[in-house]
Amino acid sequence: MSKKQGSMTIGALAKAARMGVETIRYYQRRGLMVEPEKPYGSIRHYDEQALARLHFIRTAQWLGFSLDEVGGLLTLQDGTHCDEARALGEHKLTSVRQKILSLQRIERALDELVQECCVQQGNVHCPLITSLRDGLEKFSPEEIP
Amino acid sequence: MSKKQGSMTIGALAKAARMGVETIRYYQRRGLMVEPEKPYGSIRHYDEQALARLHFIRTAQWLGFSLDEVGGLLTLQDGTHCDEARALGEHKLTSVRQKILSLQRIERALDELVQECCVQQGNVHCPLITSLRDGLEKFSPEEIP
DNA sequence: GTTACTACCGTAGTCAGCTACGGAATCAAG
DNA sequence: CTTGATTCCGTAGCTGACTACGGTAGTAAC
Repeated sequence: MSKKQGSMTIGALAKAARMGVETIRYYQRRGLMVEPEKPYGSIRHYDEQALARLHFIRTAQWLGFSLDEVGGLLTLQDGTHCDEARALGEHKLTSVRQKILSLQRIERALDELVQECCVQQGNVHCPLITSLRDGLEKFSPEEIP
Repeated sequence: MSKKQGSMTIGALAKAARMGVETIRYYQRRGLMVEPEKPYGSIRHYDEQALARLHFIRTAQWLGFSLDEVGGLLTLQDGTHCDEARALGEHKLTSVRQKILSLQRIERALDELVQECCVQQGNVHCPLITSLRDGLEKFSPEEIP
């Protein structure tokens, strides 16, 4: 977008990725980001790959992946064995699909509750609250991951 | 659904709600559950209302509400704040739907990559790795609140 | 009435994911 | 060359949602 061809300080990188410097350093400690080599008596520099990696981490995280899982996804990027990468990809695909199904169930439940709320507005008994109180057994609240 | 007419120990309550005693005590400290009075030199007893409240908390949690948000919902429990409750529900619904959309995007991407991998297995360059590295921009890290 | 289990209660630990602190080194502006 | 911001690095603290510990008091079974 702007000028940053392969040379940002960690502060500039943090600004570009809209996150704190400390967060990046934390990811380095976690092994999610590689610390680039530090020139003799100088400062580390970061490139667009580092920025892309931060984007990836943030997105995967928002989608509900833990940092450990993100690390797994990132090995797809760095790994050299196609079979391993594919296996990891398939495993992730399965868990993504499970998450989608679970979220869709939640979506339907919430949607119904909100709809009822809209219909019965002005009523003394709020159907959303009532359903929550009665346990909402129709929509298996057993799974709280 | 057995015998519990207005008199359970905290252990029985925990068993009925399928959660740990410590969790209930934690909710009491958080102000989500009221500690019933303790008879002189005796033990606290819990009724069905307490069980219903635990169901409420668990269900709301399943729907993605934090314990603080659950506390907010509980203050609306008298059923006279339908509008507020609906607003909270709609807000959650929006964020759940955003998550579903993003997960579906990542599902398609992962699926494509894994497919390519299966086709070209045995190759030196893993297409999954390559595509994932180059395809990071597909994900939109801007929408992370 | 002795033994074994709960309840009570405060405090402390856990885990994830940051966020802040503090002091030395380095860079950038004037 | 001085001033002031950044970087570097280790370590410590914080939030959310539990989970465990340890000692005492009450309860239940035999």
